[in-house]
Amino acid sequence: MNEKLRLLLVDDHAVVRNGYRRLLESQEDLTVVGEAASAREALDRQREYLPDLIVLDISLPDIGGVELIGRLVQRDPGCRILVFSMHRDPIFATQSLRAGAIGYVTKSSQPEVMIDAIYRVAAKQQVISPDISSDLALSLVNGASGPVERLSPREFEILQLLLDGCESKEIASRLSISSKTVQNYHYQIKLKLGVKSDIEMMKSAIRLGLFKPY
Amino acid sequence: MNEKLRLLLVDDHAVVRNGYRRLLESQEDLTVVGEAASAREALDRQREYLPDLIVLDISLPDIGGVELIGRLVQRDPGCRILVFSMHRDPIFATQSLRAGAIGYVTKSSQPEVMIDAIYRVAAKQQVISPDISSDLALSLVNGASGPVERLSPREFEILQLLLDGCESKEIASRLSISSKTVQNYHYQIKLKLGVKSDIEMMKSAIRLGLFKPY
DNA sequence: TAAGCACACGGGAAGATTGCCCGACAGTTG
DNA sequence: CAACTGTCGGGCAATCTTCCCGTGTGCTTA
Repeated sequence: MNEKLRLLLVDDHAVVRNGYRRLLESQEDLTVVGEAASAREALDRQREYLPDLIVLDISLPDIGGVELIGRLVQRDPGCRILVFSMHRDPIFATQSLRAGAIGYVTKSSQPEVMIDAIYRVAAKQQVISPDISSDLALSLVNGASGPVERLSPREFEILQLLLDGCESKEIASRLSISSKTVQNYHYQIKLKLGVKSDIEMMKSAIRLGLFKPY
Repeated sequence: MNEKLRLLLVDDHAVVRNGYRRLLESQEDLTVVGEAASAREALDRQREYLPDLIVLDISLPDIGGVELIGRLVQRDPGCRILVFSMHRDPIFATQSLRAGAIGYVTKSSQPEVMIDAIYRVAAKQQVISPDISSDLALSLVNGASGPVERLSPREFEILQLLLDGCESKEIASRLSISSKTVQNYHYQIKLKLGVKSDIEMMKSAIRLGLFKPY
């Protein structure tokens, strides 16, 4: 007789958490030993229960999920982490896996995909849910080395000003260059960041830590 | 013998949907007659099953949830709608209720709160989950005529899509309107928010809690 | 020293978007 | 009915974006 796999669920949405708890417990060889609604709680529950596997939503109210992953694996290197997130953007998957998670599954996935991922992660096999794996592969192909590093100093400087909300004429006069040049830089920056609009540029900058929304 | 209350669940996250389906079906007098992952599917399922109550996540891939609410009540005015959303900002509650929903519950709520809300909404009692009702009251008290409240439902919906990073053509085809109209809305939204560029619009949205940079 | 390269700078031209006007129509309310 | 609000889009000039091209400067590397 096998021992059951002991899970800890971390998700700040109680109804959602309770929901997939039911899904997971419908599997005979899985048991949920605890739940947590925040990073702090997650760390407490981990120490309390020492789960085999933690299912973790990285959108948490207190500290960011990526940082939490690091702390969790640091405390118990044998513990496997499966990230379960609403974000389809590959950047979240790479950040999660780099931080020490073994799997990444989106909330849009079919229930079977998640169940399957649990077993794979328990066996220390890396998993990425199929709906984002192709995007992830693409982003690795063209943006292999961090996009920010590829910005020249001038591009970086102009990006800061753009994020501040300055218009091109204003930037031009501050830097004593033509506004046409600013527009050309603006275009180049978007190219290098792989975004199409200013809004995506902003979101990208937030992800990359270039802009802090207080 | 009472008849069971017949529910339709609309949520694009399959795992989540399946999860709270289990929660709801653990109640003896509730039965889930169908699920949908998109607005289009939701409309089809509504016509197919004529549910008593629709549990609806307003963050959907195709058309915005607010617009969907309007269409659903238009087709079947007897049908009650309970919005089940991850957004804790009161603005989403007011927009949902204004569009015709009867209840609004956050995904962070306790399972019992949701169950309770189902019964209340079935009885046509308005419900707002307690974790946001105080914020909602506050926002009515001090910022009654804040900039966001001045946005019409359609403007609000288009703002969401813009913040998602969609370009006007994409929004146009999703909403089946001309891209020129989308551009006109875009302009109106910036006017009402008092901003000049998309970047400022984004920052304004972050301040107003309309966009969470996670 | 010459060649190669990254970077800062900006012009040109086609196309898209913005800013701001307009009117049409549906539904609601007084 | 009239007045209003919300949705939808045309028109048109001004502007910006996209993508091309060029120049000049300085740094490296053979």
